[in-house]
Amino acid sequence: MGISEASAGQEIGVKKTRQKLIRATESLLQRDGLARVTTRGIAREAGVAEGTLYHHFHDKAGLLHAVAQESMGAFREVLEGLPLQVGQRTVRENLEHMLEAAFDSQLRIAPILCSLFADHQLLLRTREILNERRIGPQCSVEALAAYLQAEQRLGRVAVDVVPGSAAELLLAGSFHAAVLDHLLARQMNPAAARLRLQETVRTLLTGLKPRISGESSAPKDRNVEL
Amino acid sequence: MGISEASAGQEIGVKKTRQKLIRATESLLQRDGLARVTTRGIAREAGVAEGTLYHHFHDKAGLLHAVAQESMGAFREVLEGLPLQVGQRTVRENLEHMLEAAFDSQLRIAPILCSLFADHQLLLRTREILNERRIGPQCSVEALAAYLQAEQRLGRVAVDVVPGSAAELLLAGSFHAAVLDHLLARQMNPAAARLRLQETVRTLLTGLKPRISGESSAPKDRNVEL
Amino acid sequence: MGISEASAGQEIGVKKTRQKLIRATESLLQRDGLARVTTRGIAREAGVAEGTLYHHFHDKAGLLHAVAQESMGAFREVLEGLPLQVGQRTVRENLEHMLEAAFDSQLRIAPILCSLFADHQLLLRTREILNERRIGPQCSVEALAAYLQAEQRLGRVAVDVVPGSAAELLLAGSFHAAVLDHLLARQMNPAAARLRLQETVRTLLTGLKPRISGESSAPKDRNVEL
Amino acid sequence: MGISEASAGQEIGVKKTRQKLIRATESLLQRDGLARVTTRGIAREAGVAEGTLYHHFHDKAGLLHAVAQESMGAFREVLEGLPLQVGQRTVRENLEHMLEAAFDSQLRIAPILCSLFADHQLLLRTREILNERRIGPQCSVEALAAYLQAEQRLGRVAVDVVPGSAAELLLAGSFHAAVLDHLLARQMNPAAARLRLQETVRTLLTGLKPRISGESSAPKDRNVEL
DNA sequence: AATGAATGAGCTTTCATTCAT
DNA sequence: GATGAATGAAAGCTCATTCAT
Repeated sequence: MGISEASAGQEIGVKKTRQKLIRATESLLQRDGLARVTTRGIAREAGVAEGTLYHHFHDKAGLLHAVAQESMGAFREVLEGLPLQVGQRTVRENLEHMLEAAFDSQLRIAPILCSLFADHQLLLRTREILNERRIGPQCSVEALAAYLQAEQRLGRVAVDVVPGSAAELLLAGSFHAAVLDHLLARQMNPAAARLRLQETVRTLLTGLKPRISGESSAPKDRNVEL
Repeated sequence: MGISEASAGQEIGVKKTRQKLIRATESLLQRDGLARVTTRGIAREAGVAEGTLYHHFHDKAGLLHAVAQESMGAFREVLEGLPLQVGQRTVRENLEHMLEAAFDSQLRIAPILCSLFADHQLLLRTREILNERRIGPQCSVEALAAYLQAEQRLGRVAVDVVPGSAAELLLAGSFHAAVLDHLLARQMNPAAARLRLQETVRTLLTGLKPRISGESSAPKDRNVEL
Repeated sequence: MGISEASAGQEIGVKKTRQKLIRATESLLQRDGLARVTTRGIAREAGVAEGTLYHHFHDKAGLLHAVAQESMGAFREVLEGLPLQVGQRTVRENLEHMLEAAFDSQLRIAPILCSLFADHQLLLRTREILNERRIGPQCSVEALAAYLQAEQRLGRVAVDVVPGSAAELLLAGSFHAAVLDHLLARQMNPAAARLRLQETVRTLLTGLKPRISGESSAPKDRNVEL
Repeated sequence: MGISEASAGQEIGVKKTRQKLIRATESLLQRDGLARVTTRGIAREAGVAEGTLYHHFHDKAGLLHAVAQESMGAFREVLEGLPLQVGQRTVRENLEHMLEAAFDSQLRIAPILCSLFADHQLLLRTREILNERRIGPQCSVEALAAYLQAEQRLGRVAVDVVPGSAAELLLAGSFHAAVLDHLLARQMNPAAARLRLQETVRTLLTGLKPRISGESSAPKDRNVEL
């Protein structure tokens, strides 16, 4: 709240106070966790007075939901491009690409989403929003399942696969990885994370069943088989 | 907390106060979430005075860690029986059985584990415990991976499968399901939950790749192939 | 506060904003009580911006005083017509009529007047106004006492009565009724309220002392005796 | 919260904290008015920590009600002795005595009672208490009316008097006086206040009606007539 | 070991007031 | 004159922790 910043804020950000609050909250949520995030801290981080928060949101929960919604929204967009890729490239490549985007998103959302479990009242209100607005994790699963079904029709995915189950497994894999990375403070470099996801995709594509002939998932037959 | 109850507590439970506190905390954590759990609430639920808590634990965080430890510990036991089953029955049956147990455990732990994300200070100390005591999710993954590797040696799992990746995928599936069930307040009956897990196992066993011949995962060849 | 309403306000009420604020405040004072009346609420009720209040009044207390002054002023007018009625009709009728008017006024003022006790700083400044401007309850008492004294001179009121005491008793009766109606949320219909006041007047006219002869306050001798 | 006071508090007042809080609140209520009374101020005045308030009362309103109830309680006791005095001394003396007690009580209660009008939420809860517990002003009226009716049977009060109406008039007179004394900051010495009340009683006993004969309320016939 | 009244820092929220437009 | 976003002091209240008993 230095002088320069204050005047700068008035020049540039006349109507951006709301966004500043959301960004500040998201940032603190990531850094300290829901329980440690106070309205005082948010206001300080956003560079505004504490009372200002209440001009833009009904209360702290309202702000928190705005943050949750924005984050969830990002989640959604990731999956919206999927339908366009049906039949393009290989299934493996599409899934890898999708899963990387999902993981990035989940890595950001996971601590916020998980935080909700700390306050069942907040969890309750979030549930309602998720149901009303048709957003949230289950939508991602549906979008991915739809993609897999489309590929199934093209013969690029085995006919006996249940698309919903496979979609859930993939997203679960990346969500689990995101949660564990946070929980264990694993500092994954992007390359390692990508490799892990590729491994996940490969495992699911191949399956665990032993195969009689040499129909392994060797790189050579990528384009042919899938 | 009448007189009779107090003395009864002294007769029977002289050294069980600690356990009562842990149970009470776990129960409240499940019901209300970390943020709503107060020392007063815990004391009331446990049927002791508020001050008593501090005779058994250094502070609230200490109690919370004891709870986390117990919960995480339970997670471990689930997987300890796995090595005994190598080569027994079918892989599918073993995995189904294991995954059901894991899911039950995760359904209980998920809200507590997730709650930790609300308080990064608590998360930090929990991390240390997880690392020191060699408990927690990553141990389950390792145990399951070891089992898969053993089956791989017996030829009951495809040789080109990375056991760690497959193990993570399975446990991720059940963890994801547990979190979503809580988040969306899905009331799953046990039968439906079991079916869902069986579907997950089947999907992973089969894989997504289309197969030329009719080597589907039809029920008939269960015992033969796996 | 849409555009049309704002411009309409500028056309018609250019200089009535002050009155709108006073009316709005009075109305909210009645409905919610002093403690619940906020500048924001007043502005909204008056249909102006919050800041506008400070163009017309030095601060919230200034506005509150304007309201108190107006209310108290209304109290005075009620009694101004009394002198004209000396010697007219019966004393009983005049008193009944006066008391009804006083009660109506007090029913409106009581909650505002009483509210002042919640803030002694406000009470202090109100006192000054009451003393300076010669308005307020004690003026009503004096006006009524003057009327009674005039009737006393005409022999329509007993010579040994202290006019001030009787005047206070009458107004006290209606004030007390007004306060209790508010306090207990008694929903009095006008007819019942009128009857109660008539009873009050009759009681005071007759007095409690037992009388030897049958000189009751029977309706027949109304005009004769009074 | 000096050291000496703290230890003194622990010696003497182990279980009197609740009373200290009530006394402190009552005192501040009188001095500053409801709106200026803060939990912080109460705690300081009582010499305890702010949080202590919440060990003894659910919230500020709860404490306020305890205060109101205590004050009201004093009001009640005043009237309880009345039945014993039926037929004793003169009616005038009994009423004077009663009214003095009522006035003392009302002088204390008035600012608190009136304060309630500043917060309609508080008013609402008070109403409920008044209705449930059968206390409050209307009970005083009833008790006094019962006394007057008893005197009526003994012929010491005129038969055509409506006891309820007369009782209300008397208590209204003293309530009105109490409110105005506060409102105008009249510093009445006890003697003047007593005289005023005696005047009130005399006025009501005599009535306003002019009397033909000399049956005035002269001091000589006190004991005989009443 | 157990108690529970007391503590006080710190939380969310309200609201009268200011001021650039 | 009018606006309303921004302010920040102060309110009511919570709760982990202490300590005399």
